[in-house]
Amino acid sequence: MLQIHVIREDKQKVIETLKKKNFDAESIVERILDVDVKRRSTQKQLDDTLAESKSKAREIGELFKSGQQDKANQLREETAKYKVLTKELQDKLTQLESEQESLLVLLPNLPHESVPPGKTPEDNEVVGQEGDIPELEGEVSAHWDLCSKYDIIDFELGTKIAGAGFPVYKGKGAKLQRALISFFLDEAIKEGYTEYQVPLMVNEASAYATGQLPDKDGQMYHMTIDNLYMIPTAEVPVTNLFRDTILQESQLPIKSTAYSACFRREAGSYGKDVRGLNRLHQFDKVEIVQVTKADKSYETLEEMRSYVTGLLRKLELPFRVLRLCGGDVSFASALTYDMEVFSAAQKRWLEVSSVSNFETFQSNRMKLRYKDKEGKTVLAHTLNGSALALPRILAALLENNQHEGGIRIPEVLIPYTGFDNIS
RNA sequence: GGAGAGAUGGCCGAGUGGUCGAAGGCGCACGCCUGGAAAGUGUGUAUACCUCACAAGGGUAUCGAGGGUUCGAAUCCCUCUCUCUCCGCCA
Repeated sequence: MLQIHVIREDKQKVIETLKKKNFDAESIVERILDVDVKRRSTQKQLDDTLAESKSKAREIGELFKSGQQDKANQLREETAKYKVLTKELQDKLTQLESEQESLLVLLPNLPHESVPPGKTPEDNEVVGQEGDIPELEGEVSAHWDLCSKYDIIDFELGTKIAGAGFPVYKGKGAKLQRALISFFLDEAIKEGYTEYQVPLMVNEASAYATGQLPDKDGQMYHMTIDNLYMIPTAEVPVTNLFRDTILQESQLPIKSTAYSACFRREAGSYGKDVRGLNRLHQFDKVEIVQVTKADKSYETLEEMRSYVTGLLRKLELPFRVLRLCGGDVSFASALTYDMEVFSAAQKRWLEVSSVSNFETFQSNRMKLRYKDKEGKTVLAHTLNGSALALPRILAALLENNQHEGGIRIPEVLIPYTGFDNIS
C-alpha cells in the first residue's frame, strides 16, 4: 500500500509512474485526495469537539468536588450536545478512513525507474544468460514421461487421492526432492539467512499484510470453518514474523529463509502450461526474505539475484535473468528479476525464481518499521525471492540430464541424494 | 470439548468512575561522579492521526479487540480474541 503522503505530495508523479505498469491511476488518485481532505477536516472537527467536551467534563468534576451541585448539574445539561455531535463525527471519520483505505489498496506499487516499459512477458528485458543449452541426442523425453519411466513421480496417484496438480513423489524422486530442499536451506544458511519453520496456514491479517488479500483472494485455498488461508508461498508467514514491530537500525538487515509447501488454486490455468510439473496446486519451495534499511534495498536486491543465479550455476542448469517489464511486475513489487531455466525436452524457459523489492509497499501495510540513527521511526524495506521453487528445477534436471542409462544427478546434490544416477 | 482465572508502556507491576498516557521498579539513552569501571546520582525514555515548515508548540486517540452505560471509564456492563490452570481427548 502506498503511503498517503506520497500521493499528497506529488500526485502527478504517482499517476505518471503507474502508467508504466499500464495502470490508469488518475481517477483513483483524485478520489483518494478528495476523501483525504474530507477525512482531515472531519478529524479536526472531531478533535476540537472532544477537546471541548473533555474540558467541560473536567469542570463538572471540579464543581462536584467543591460541592457546587447546582452549577454542576446546570453544566451537565449543556454537555448533551457533545454526545450527539461526537457520535456523528466519529461515524463519519470511520467511514472516510475505511473509504480511503479501500481506495489506497487498489493502487499498485510504484515501479522502479529501471523497470522497462511493456505490456506482455515478451517485453521483459533479458539482463543475463549463462550455461549451454544442452543438445540432447537420441530419444528425448519430457519430464512427465521420464517420471513414469523411472517411477519417481506418479501424477495419476495424486489425482486419485487429491486431484490434478497434486503429484506423488516416490522412491528416488522423493529423495531427490528432499535433497534439493536440504541443499537450498544449507546454502541459504551459509549465506547468513536464519532458517524458520512456519505455519502453512495463516489468518486474514497476515494474508492482508503481504498483499494476498484483498487482490488475490481467489488464488488461495481458504479454510472457511476457521477462516484460515493455505499459504501460496512462505513469503506470507515469514514476512509476517515482523508485522507490527519497530526494530533497531542495528538489527538490519534481517535475513530469513524457510522451506514450505505452497498451495495455489491456479484457477483459470490450462494447456501445456500445466502439464507435468509445470504448474501445480501444491509444490515445495525454499524462500528467502530480507528486511532492510530504506537506502539499502536495491543493493540487497542485486545481492539476492546473484545468490539465486549462483544456485542455478551449482546445479549446472542453463539459465537467464529477466528484468520484468511494467506490465509483468507484480502488483506489490517495485522491481522484479525472474530467473528461468531452460528445459531441454520441452525446449522452453521455465520460471524458477522471482526476486522482488517491495520497498515500503508491504511494510506500510504491516507496520514494519525501524528507528534510524536520529531516532526517527521509518518504514523498512522488504524483499523476497524463491531460492528455489522445486518442481520446475526438477523438470529441468530430469530433462537436461537424461541419457541412455538414466538421469544424471549434479555433483552438488550427490552428498544429499546418496546416488548419482536415476535409472 | 468442559470448568475456572487473567490480558496495563521494552519488561515487571500499581491503579475499581474524575485532571491517568497512566505510580513504582527494571531495562535503555544521555549527563554528573571516577584514573577507568562498578556503585551512586540527575534527566529523558510509546504509537498513530490532526494542526504545522515531516521544527517547536498544541490537539485527539490508544491500558487485548469491538460495542455500551456516564457530564466523565484502564476502572462498570455486553460480545469476541488470546493466554494460563484443572479435567477430557490426542500425534
